[in-house]
Amino acid sequence: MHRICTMKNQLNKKQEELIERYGVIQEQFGLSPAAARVNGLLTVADQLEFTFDEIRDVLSLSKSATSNAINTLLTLDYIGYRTKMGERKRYFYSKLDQWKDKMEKGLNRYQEYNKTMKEILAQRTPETTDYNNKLEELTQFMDYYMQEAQQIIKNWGNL
Amino acid sequence: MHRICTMKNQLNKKQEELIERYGVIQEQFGLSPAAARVNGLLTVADQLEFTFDEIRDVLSLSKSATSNAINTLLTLDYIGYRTKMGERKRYFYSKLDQWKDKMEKGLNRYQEYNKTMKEILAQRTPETTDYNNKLEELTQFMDYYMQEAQQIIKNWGNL
DNA sequence: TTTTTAGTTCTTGTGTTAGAGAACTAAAAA
DNA sequence: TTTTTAGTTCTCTAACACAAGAACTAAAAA
Repeated sequence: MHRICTMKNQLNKKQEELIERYGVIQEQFGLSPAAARVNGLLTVADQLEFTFDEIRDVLSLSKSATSNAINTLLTLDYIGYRTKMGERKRYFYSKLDQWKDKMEKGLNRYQEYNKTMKEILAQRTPETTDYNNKLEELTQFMDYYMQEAQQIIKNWGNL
Repeated sequence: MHRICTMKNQLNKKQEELIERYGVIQEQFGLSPAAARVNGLLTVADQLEFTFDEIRDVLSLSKSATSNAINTLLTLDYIGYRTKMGERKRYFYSKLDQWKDKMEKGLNRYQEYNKTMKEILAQRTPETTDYNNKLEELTQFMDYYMQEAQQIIKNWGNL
């Protein structure tokens, strides 16, 4: 059974450009180039669900690159997939929701940062008053910011 | 003129551990291992100012590693230096302030992200209503978050 | 003038990452 | 039973980042 070329999942120039731009941004957030492009494709394309091989074809990636990219994105919960009755293949889609979740988790990283800053402050000589005060102000600012930011996120939806 | 060992800038165990921990966190924020340790040293040590060679000695870094680390940190404005009358060497210190600045600049990265998201939304087919609505909610959430976060930062100091 | 100081820049080695391609696997179809 | 599908895993290579050490430089000291 050979495949008929349907041009179904063809992208236009603008979409290609947006996938690249989105990809670059995502790389800066720590994704590999391939993972960033896959995520871009699933975000930009009009087609909402892509199979493994469609992703491969459209982005010209090797099987291993595709496999690894998909699994990273699944682990990070950036994408999900569903299956269809009587088919084995998976249909991958972008998870646009739970951005709020990710933002909240992002804040937790600062929590850890601040924990270390407080420990640094705690063990310092009391002699460097000026410096210590600045350090203390910083830790307080971070506590304040994280608390307020959490509130901001919670408020969204019911304002 | 040979150098007498003064043990002046010796660190205790706790300080060493904190420099390493702080360093790891900073690496996650994109610094090279050496730059992260230098920044850690200048943050943790009781001694507030270190010369090039003191940094080298305490952290056992090569000249090139030290030089590159210092210059990255200067460029990023994580550290500064001053000089003393009649001396050529520079005394480096941690810039603890302008954290607010950095936070604000951090928000700008999301601004760019969101700009791209809006462009993605703008060029999408109107057919995928559900998806488009989610995407729109996301861009609105990000606008809202950034605005509020900016406000939070501005409010600090005069509450 | 020569030497020392305070670095910077260049060269080289090492380790890590990303991804291609091939080999492999497990389930379903033929 | 053999083949196809839908991937995963392994091997290998190219590219790159980090840092050591040597060579270099410009200003100050001797």
